[in-house]
Amino acid sequence: MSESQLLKVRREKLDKLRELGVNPYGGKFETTHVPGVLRANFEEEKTVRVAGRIVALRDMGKSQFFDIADLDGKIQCFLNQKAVGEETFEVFKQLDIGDWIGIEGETFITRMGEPTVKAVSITVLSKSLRPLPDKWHGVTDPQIRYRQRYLDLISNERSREVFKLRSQMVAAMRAFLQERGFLEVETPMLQDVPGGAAAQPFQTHHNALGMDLYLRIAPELFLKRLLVGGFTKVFELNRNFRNEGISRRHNPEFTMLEAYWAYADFEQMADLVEEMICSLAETFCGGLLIEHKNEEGEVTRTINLSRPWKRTPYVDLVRGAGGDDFFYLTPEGRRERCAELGVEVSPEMEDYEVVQQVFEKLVEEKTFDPCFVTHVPKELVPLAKQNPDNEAVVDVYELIINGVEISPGYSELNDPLVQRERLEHQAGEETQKIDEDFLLALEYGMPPAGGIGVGIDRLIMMLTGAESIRDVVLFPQLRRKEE
RNA sequence: GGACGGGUAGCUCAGUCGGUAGAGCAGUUGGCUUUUAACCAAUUGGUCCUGGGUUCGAGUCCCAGCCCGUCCA
Repeated sequence: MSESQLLKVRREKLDKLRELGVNPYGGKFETTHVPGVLRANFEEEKTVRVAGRIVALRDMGKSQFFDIADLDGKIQCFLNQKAVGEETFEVFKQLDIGDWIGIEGETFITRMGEPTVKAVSITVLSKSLRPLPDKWHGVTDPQIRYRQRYLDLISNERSREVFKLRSQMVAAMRAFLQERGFLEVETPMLQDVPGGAAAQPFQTHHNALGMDLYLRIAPELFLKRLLVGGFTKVFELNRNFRNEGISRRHNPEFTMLEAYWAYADFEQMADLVEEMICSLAETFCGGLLIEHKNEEGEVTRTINLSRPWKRTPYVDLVRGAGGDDFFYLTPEGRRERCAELGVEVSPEMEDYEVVQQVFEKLVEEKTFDPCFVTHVPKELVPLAKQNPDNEAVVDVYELIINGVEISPGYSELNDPLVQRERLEHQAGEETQKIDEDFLLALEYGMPPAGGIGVGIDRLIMMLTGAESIRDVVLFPQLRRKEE
């Protein structure tokens, strides 16, 4: 049947409900239970009121079985023509899969052992005018899954699980930090100078002020101002925006946790992150072995989060991939080695970028169990303290899990003169803008501090086994749909 | 930007060598008072992504384009 015919049938049922004196878009309905919990903690012979969307309908003539569900689960309901009377039965006949209804009834267990609510009365809460996706396969078309996420949530159990887990994990991270005395703050998303990272910003304009503004690419420089102001443990967990490519691992708006801890250093921050992620895994993933599965349910990758996590200097990892003599080669020699190893480098790259390319292709992308990469070249990280024993590297970690960087952590640079110098002498293709107000703040004195960023979307991907960032972001950015 | 894969009913998908456009689900009608991917019988439903081309004949082959996905840059 064509779509228009399907819609017509539902409109006719809508009209019929009104003829029967039923408001198809009812209001308040008090419930005693939610479907999933009622089913999980089932007791017989109780009078209950539950509400949900009809997701399955088994018509046996005078007896009707149907499932009502919401995000958290479903419960079977039973309706008998004789028991509810002709009028209610006639109303029920106008209902379809997709409609929201409230049920008052008594609980019992069927011959087949299914916990069920025997309806005494039904209340129509919302008539659905469109057919739902395939009841067994759900929606698979990525266009529909992302543009009409509600259909994905209604019809795909896995999608419901992932987004519930995400919400619970984010709440748990907030609680984890709050328990340790960190205060959550909100700093500007509209910034005059987009700082704290090297990335293309989105530009916008404030009419009343007559000035261009940028959506933030990171909250870092504002959180550090708060350290200057006396916040000693502070975090922000919210959106950043980067005007760059979209891919399996990139959405233009993404969620970042940043936390700063005065008087700490990057190693304490590594401990903190390690503990936080492990506690998430133990609470929500049943332990420290994270299994990623394909559509057939076969395990395709197992990530072992057992502690302690490896901590290895950057140069050791690069040497392991590029050869023991890698750092004794001339810069030209390193480029030749890259060619031998199949690592593509462009002629414009600085030497440290060539090295970084080896790191990204041969180390990062192949590291799945957690590894804190330490002693990173200072050129890559302009906002971190230099190592006291080796001025060429900074006191930071970059945490790699699942082949991607999940979290950086720094001993934050708090020397205003060195900070200015480092920002003004950045090299390479990715440079940060200089925020003079931030440098001014540093001149008033920022306590030494450890800082971290945690890419929440990638962390959720790692913990849930999602293949694409679009599977952990409710409404990922898509091209405008042309009509 | 390049390579590869995909686009067929509301949804999930088949479609052989180029020869009348198919199934399951959903819908409709009938049957059935404890079913559960309910079942049984019947039935409706198509811009085969778009535009060209080859051909007696194109969902299928060729060309161009659009959209989606993955990988690469």
